[in-house]
Amino acid sequence: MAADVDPLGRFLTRLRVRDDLSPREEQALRGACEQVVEFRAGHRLVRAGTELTHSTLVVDGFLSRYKDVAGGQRQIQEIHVPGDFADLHGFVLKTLDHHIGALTPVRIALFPHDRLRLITEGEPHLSRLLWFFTLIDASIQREKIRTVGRRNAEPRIAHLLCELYLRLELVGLAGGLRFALPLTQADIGDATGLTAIHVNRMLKRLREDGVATVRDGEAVIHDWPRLQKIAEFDPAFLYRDRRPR
Amino acid sequence: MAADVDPLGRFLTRLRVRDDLSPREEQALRGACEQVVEFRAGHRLVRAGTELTHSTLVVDGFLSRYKDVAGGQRQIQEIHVPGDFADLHGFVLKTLDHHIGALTPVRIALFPHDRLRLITEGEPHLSRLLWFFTLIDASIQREKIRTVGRRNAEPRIAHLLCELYLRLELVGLAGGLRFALPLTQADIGDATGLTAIHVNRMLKRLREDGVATVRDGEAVIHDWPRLQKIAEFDPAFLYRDRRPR
DNA sequence: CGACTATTTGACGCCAGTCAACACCGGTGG
DNA sequence: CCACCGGTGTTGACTGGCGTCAAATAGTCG
Repeated sequence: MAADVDPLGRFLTRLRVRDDLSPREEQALRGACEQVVEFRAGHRLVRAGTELTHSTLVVDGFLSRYKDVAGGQRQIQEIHVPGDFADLHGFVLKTLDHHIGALTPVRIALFPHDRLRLITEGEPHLSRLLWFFTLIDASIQREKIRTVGRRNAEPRIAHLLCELYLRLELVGLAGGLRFALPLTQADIGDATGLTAIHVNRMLKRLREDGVATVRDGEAVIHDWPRLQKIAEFDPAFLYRDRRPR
Repeated sequence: MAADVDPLGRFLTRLRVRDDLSPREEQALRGACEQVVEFRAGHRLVRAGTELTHSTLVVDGFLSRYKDVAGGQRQIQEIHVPGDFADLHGFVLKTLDHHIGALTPVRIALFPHDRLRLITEGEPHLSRLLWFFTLIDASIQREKIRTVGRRNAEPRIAHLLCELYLRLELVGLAGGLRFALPLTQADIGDATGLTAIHVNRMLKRLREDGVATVRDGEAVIHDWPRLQKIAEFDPAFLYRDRRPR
């Protein structure tokens, strides 16, 4: 984790892919960031139900939104990568219905809610953009409902790989059909509604079929068209188009 | 469907459960409603990817957000009941990644996006409330990820019954542990990621166990504690608490 | 009455969960 | 230095939940 990068850089990149941002709006955003802190892998940043005072932008590392299920299982609802606001919705909701945890060592930037509130009072266009990003998360989560509800194990994992590749590529963390994927097979299982053992079986199949290899914290996609076809992947749900918002 | 009710009444009820609304804000909302129209069951109101010009408030009947899956299946991501905005997120996203269809005959109120935009320019508190309701939908959808990803057929259906009961109760359409549920078993399957046949088996089990009966378009809950326990249902995700927003 | 949809039930097969065993690794402590 | 350990990955055997196929019934609409 390089400490010298602009903590807001990747978020601004994601933002400018979708719309213009005036210098004043960028200043308003930067002024809303209070500090940057780090946590170790496994740390739970937000516990469901607790009162929130700030929102969390991922600078480096992976976070996850997850819920517990009876029997000790967990279900990851969304994996957050650098440039994502992990709990911007917490600004509006005040408490969360799910936990937020660090899947890897992370560096995060904190945005106090009172400063975000000032943005909603004085910057309507920037406010709509913040709203927009909470809705992208919702869209990613809807796509997960479809995948988990109606697809088998192999397409679920293939879909996760497609999704993470495009999201990471947007912020410069993936390219050449490979990216760092520092997740255990248990993590991937939690994200796809499968057991770690079955994730292992499916990764083996994808590897032996020459589609993709996930190993040693790295994902390599050998055959993107086939991976996309297995996943039945349509990137429309990522809303990467540019327009006035 | 009684034609004489206030089309915005149920939405205002849901809103005032969560926060105060000034008379000026109520007027701004009412002024943003253009017209009320009806559609028959099965009609697709919004096709994924088309440019949107207005948002849809459910006045009467049930809508659904859904996506198609290869092989002719569909996955319902959320069922919308009277008082819900079915595509308020479309105001910010401009197009949708999913379809919106009528599960029953419906009456809906249309809110042109240019009028909603005026609200975001001049009414920050009301804007945050609109944002809030798009996030409640996101929360309902997250809870579905957990249920579909990690729970078996019976708890999935039990959870749907718990969720719909509380949401309908809030707008006066459920009470005494019963409510109109004009869905086919195929619809329930699409909403829970199951086949209609297996829905039938599970409904039979719930009925014979004295937990709940779903029949002839009506749901009757015989044993709420047991249904809630089967569903592992925690209503926190509905954000029914009142506070300044 | 015929066509269609929705519901119900039984038989069968497969995908994925469960249980178990083993290999590998980095860290820890005797 | 090596034994030990917990976490992770890998594989095989078995089981069960749910999908698929099939067929019968009932209700509705034309």
